[in-house]
Amino acid sequence: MQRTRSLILESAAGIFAKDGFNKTTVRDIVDHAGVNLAAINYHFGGKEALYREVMRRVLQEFHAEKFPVLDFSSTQAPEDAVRFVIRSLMTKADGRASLVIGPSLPFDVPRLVLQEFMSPSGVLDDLVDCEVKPHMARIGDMLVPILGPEATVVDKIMVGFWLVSQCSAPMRAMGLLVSEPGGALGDLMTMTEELALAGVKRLAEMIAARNVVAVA
Amino acid sequence: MQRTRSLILESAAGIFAKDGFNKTTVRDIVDHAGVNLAAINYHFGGKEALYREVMRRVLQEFHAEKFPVLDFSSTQAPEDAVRFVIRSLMTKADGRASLVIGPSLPFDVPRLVLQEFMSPSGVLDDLVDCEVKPHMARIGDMLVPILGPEATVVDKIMVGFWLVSQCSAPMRAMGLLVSEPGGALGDLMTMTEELALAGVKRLAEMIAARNVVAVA
DNA sequence: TCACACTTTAAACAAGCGTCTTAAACGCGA
DNA sequence: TCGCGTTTAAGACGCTTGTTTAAAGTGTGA
Repeated sequence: MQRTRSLILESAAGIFAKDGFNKTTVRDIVDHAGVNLAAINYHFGGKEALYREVMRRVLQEFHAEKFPVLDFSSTQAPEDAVRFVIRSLMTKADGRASLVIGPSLPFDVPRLVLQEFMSPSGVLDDLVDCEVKPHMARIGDMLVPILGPEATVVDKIMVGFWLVSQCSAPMRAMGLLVSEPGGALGDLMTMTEELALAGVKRLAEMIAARNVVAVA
Repeated sequence: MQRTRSLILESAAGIFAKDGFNKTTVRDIVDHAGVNLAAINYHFGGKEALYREVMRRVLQEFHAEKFPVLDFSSTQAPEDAVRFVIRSLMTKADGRASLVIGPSLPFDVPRLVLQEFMSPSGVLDDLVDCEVKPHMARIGDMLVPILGPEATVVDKIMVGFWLVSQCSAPMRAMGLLVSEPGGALGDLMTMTEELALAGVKRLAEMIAARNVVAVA
């Protein structure tokens, strides 16, 4: 049976996203999954190998389900591309705004990425080039209508990272500010969309200006 | 003697900023400080109490040295307020761009704040209201020329958090992108200034629009 | 010089961690 | 039924963690 394996993967994805690699214990994972302690080593070979497998599947699944082939260059306003990306990163399948993606994607993708981003475990260092960067570049690809055709692949990767971080920061700040009187802050997702859009537009200007200088 | 105490504080500030509270070990701190293991418990009562003391001093010193009473409302362009804040957060005393603040402030303030921000240790939860928020609000105060007089204290706190996070994200991304061909990315600090400025301006528009609706 | 408080030291402690071992059960195709 | 891959169970291993202990060292005022 592969049932134990699946239970471990699902449990691990949630807990790694919540606590990060180092803080998470294998006993947390197996307790939450309701399986035996030794199962992790039997199926994956260890905590580190499990983490790699979780990240690999998360990025793959996220890539396939959230970002099918979308082209914003002709049919819609360029600004919608940014709004779509932000909304995809912050919306659960049930419609509630959250960093936790819905049931078919029980993986808190931005949080997993950001956990690794803020305090690198070192486990994924050899996967960054082949797994992480392409997904970030793909996010950047959707923004070409705004960034302009001169945007390099590095520009796209960076804007991808930047957008993911834009999604996480306000969610964390929210937790600190809800206790503040008058701290509703309105629609946080809309606010994030607008801030991200403003940044991407400014970035586009800088890319254009850079190329003008380079040509001159 | 207070010498051991000082050595521990300085060492701890650097290592907490680099690795965060949980990842840091007391043995790392005492080894780097060149003092005995038991000194932390003797002088501070434990790792947690040391962390609180470090954060308290960091915010206090940072507040006093980096942000004296500055008023950008009349003498300079409003945009300079944002650029000044970003530059203060990213510049060492020796002029090199870094998250590590210089000798008189050997504390990597944004990184310390962001470490706590991204993976809360829970140690500082009771200090957020009296220690962290006021400093963030003070950053927001300097941006009133842009945000407008309608900006609430919550707006100011949030823009403070947001600006700090803006400084950290690109520094982390930098480490992942330097290996990329053509990944120099130009002047990262200038880029961050511009992205932050674009966001703050957009935020000002939204605050203004919010108040128009409220009046109507 | 003595007494006393403060400081530093090396060693040990209990707890938690990832991993591994051994044993016994379970499920299912041949 | 047999055999084999899978799962559970319980425990122990070596290691690292924060903390504690008890002894030794240090400086200072009487």
